[in-house]
Amino acid sequence: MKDVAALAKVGLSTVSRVVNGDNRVSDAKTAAVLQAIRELGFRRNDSARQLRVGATQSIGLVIENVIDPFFSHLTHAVENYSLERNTLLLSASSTRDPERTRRLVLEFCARRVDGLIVTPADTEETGYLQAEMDAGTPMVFVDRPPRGIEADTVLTGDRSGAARGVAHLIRHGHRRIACVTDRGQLHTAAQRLAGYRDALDAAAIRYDPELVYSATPSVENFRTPVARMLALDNPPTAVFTGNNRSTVAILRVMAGWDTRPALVGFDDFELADALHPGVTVVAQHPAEMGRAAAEQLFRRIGGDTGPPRHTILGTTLIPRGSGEIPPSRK
Amino acid sequence: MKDVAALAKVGLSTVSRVVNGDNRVSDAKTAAVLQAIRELGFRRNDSARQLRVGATQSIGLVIENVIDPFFSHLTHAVENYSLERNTLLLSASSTRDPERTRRLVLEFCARRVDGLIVTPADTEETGYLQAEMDAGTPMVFVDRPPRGIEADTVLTGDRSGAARGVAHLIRHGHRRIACVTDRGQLHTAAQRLAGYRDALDAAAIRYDPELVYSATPSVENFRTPVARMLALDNPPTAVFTGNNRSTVAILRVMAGWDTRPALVGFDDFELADALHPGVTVVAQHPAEMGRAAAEQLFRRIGGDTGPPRHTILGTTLIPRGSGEIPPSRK
DNA sequence: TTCAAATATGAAAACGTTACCAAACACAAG
DNA sequence: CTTGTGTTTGGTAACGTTTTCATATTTGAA
Repeated sequence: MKDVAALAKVGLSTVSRVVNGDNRVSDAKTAAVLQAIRELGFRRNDSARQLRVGATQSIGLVIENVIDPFFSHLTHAVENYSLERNTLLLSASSTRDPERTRRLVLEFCARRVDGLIVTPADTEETGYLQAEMDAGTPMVFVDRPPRGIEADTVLTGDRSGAARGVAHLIRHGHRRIACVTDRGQLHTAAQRLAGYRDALDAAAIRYDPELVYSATPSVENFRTPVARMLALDNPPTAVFTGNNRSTVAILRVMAGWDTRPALVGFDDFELADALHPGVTVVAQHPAEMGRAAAEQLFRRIGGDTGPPRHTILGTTLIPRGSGEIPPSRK
Repeated sequence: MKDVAALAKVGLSTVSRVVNGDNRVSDAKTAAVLQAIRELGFRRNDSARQLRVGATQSIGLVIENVIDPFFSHLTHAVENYSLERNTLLLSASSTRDPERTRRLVLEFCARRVDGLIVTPADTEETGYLQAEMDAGTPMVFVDRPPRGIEADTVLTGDRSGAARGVAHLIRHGHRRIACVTDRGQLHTAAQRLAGYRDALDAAAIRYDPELVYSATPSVENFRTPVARMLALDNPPTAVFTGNNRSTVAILRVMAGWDTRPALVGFDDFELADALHPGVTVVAQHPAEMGRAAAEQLFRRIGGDTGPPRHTILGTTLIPRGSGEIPPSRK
């Protein structure tokens, strides 16, 4: 910029004005500056600008993992929203590692992002989050609330959604319904399990712990426990799964079985409709969640200092066949 | 930092030294500084630091769309690699919009990212890319080469991979094989179509343009053309699809059909194995591509000025059933 | 003691911008 | 011919760091 000023034989301020489209600069000088800029191939250094101006025009997004379609849809929505706001997105996957989460959040804050959208790792020690918020970085939490912190959240109606899914199975005649979820420490898993129990209670069905299994979803983790469940004297005739990873894992476990229990999964996934039978799901709306979180964050960045706002997004039950299978004859 | 220096009654430089772990500062002062830092809740402003030091410790990633699993896997690999290098990732989806791509690249460069990994939009005017590279931002292109620019690329062996997929169908007795791909302008689509022809040629099968259809993949776009193809006098007994979006769309189109042609898809996707029959694919390795691209980019950032390097990653044929269906009886 | 070498320290310049301020100039009105 | 008002201008001080350099201060022989 100095060079441009020199070449165009004008003051530094004039160059700055031209670059910023300030119109009160004579046509002659504007032309000279533009010429010099072209000649030198000058491009303004935005990070220097931001240092001076005090806003980085960037926000951070810490999710669990981009490769999970739930989070990639959420990410895309945040991306779009912030792009409209001329803000760039620093994003990263925590991969459920609390240490990595912490590191990412801290690094984002050190770079002075204008705000942060975070899916907190479940086991997390959250003190540092509070500290960074106090230091002035607005944060909104998405999918899961942070432990012991009062802050903006955008969550799915996990409990009621799960209850609706299970009620759907009950409505189709099931009384023995298994529940397979992600690790119990996970807030969403716990909520959905609670919803499962709500539905049972509402139908006066006894809760049977033998029908419940929680673990990090994978075919290996689920195979034996699920097989064991279905070999019980009084086996479940239906299964409710607590998230898309669990649903997919269960589908793999049951691949090739001749007779399958009814299935309702929490969270939709691609090709759920193309399977046989199609998989009935309680769909979340990740894109809407992302957008809602971004909206709230920008509200905060814009200076809103109102009380924490908790947004809960509803779910949509999508019957596709697997949830409408009746209980097999005794 | 100034405040810390004042409170600790030391010079600015001393604070800086302590913050950076420079060991040649007395224990007494170190303690005082640390104390002041704690008291004031000071955190270094990394973007200011970077302005001074001259490297932003961040790279940009412009992909087509995060919600495409191919790209989300790629993204995750880049994320991991750059995190190891203590570098943050600015990422964004171009959504195939050349104008958006351009804007993103330019904005990343304006922020002086240390480097850029780009999936160029297919119809793109690429002059600005060259300009930014000349201005000193290293770039590596992934999945597709940029039009008319000599630069590092990391691509899949599209042509040979497609040929292998089609050869697989031929080996199972098919002679009438349809090819359904993404828009022809798309580099990868064109390459894969070429691979399809290679395989036909190798088997001395006449290329029949009636069996080829290209369009942006969607159920609506594919339904009629595919139905028409299969209603030909001499219909295809097998279909080769050019990418995961196309494969999924075709699966939806054919959902519920009583008799289905054999199918081999380019690019793997979740649940391909859980369908009936499982979908045979020529799998790409998006994570490896991401990693390779990141490696090459960091090599450049590290100062490597060697000639452009072109990495081509192989594909893996995964037979799952759909590709092994024999031609239906005449 | 004395001197050289090593070590600790702080002042000030730099990184590339923007923003404030005052100076210079033009022009119209009195 | 003043005076006032408005427009362009450039100088300079920030923004929050790091780094260079020169100046203490200490240390360890001689």
